[in-house]
Amino acid sequence: VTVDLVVLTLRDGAHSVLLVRRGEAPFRGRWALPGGFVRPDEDLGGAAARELEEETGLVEGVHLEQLGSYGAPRRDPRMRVVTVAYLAIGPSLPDPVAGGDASHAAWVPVREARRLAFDHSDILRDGVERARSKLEYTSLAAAFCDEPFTVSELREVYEAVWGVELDPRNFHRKVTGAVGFLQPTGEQRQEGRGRPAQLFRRGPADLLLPPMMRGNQPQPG
Amino acid sequence: VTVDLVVLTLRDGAHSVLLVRRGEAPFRGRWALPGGFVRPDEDLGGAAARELEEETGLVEGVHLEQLGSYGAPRRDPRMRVVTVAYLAIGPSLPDPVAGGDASHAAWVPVREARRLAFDHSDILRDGVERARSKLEYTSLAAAFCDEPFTVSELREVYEAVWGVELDPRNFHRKVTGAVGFLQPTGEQRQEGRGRPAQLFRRGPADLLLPPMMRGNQPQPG
DNA sequence: ACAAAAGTGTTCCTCATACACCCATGT
DNA sequence: ACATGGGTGTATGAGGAACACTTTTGT
Repeated sequence: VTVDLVVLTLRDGAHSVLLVRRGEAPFRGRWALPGGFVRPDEDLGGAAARELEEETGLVEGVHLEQLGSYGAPRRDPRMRVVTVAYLAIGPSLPDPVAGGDASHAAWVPVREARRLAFDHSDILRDGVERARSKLEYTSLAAAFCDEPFTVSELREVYEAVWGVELDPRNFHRKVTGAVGFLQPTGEQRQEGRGRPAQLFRRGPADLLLPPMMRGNQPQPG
Repeated sequence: VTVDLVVLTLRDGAHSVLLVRRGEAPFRGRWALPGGFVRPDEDLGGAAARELEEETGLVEGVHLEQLGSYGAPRRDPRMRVVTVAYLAIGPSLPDPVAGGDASHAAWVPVREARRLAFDHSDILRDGVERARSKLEYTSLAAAFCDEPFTVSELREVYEAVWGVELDPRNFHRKVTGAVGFLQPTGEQRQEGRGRPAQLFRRGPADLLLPPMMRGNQPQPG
């Protein structure tokens, strides 16, 4: 039994995933999701947190949830392996460090992450879809932002992950009006030209009510 | 690696789950979810479907989806076992047949299913919550009904699973107005007194748009 | 006639959408 | 002055909540 990680973040405004380049057969030279075996004394979530820390150096403040299990009999040609996939979401994370059987690790824009090793393309697709869904009705978008953040930064998360454009004015009114969603810090931040933006932190609410509307735009990726 | 099943249905109007009485230690005499080991040549979903067929005799027409994995190191005191839980939902299913290491199997109302063996209470809670969530925005409720069914029967699914009362008139308008959700058969059925009800089958749509509202119920007084 | 269940019409209100408009700052 | 991004006001329409009302059956 292994755990594999779909680690999502925003890098230079692009919805990106952490991938490792395989240094060994099978799938040598192909991109893969980071992961590893569950140790005998570990919980599944604990194994996922350990792998996340090994790859990124961070665990605190990173959202981590179970995504699903993948156990087709020959998904790994070497042996029968059932993997439990986890979805991790954090603010712009530091450049990754190579480790384990990975010859290299990098942030890759989701739309460019193609033809991964094993069934990792399926797992990535499911993870991205989970993230897109949860933006609608939870406060997950704030997990992509360093605190404190502006309303515009939060809107850019939705626009990058969903691949759509949202009306800045209606977006502002909606997120500031949802009770418990945002907590104003009272401070402001200047972003080049224009009026300074108010700064916020995550509020106590986990759910966004009413949910954010996702248009019918086609999804790249 | 095992699979465990949360099989939900409606029995006499009660939201019920299929449980087996354990005949062996550990947890001898306690209720547990049905399940078993994944065979070497099986997919995870295939193992779940096989277990479902062994316990209920049915697979066709039963909704089956992966729920999540549970792998705490000592969840089974005998050995390290990671289980992949599946959620199954079907119309009023036949009385179950004992099999495997189960001394007895029965349909138990969800609210009476307490203190299950292993971590099965957690798994059941997650499965029930998954079913409740998916009623909101998918056509999953129809999986609880034998076809063809009436709008009232469909409404009783929501009321039993959610434990609320819904306005029959607004419910009727909503489900018949959602495109692709219900297909009228043109036939009618008499239910004792009252005007006969039109009969429907599931439509091609998997999603219910806009979703059914579960939140603010009419407050008494 | 009456009760009961199915189904329709109507009113009120919340909220998504679109967009006009004002605010605060850098160049 | 003007461009740019932050933020508010307002009109319109879709749809949820509540409920009066009609339709169709059994007793």
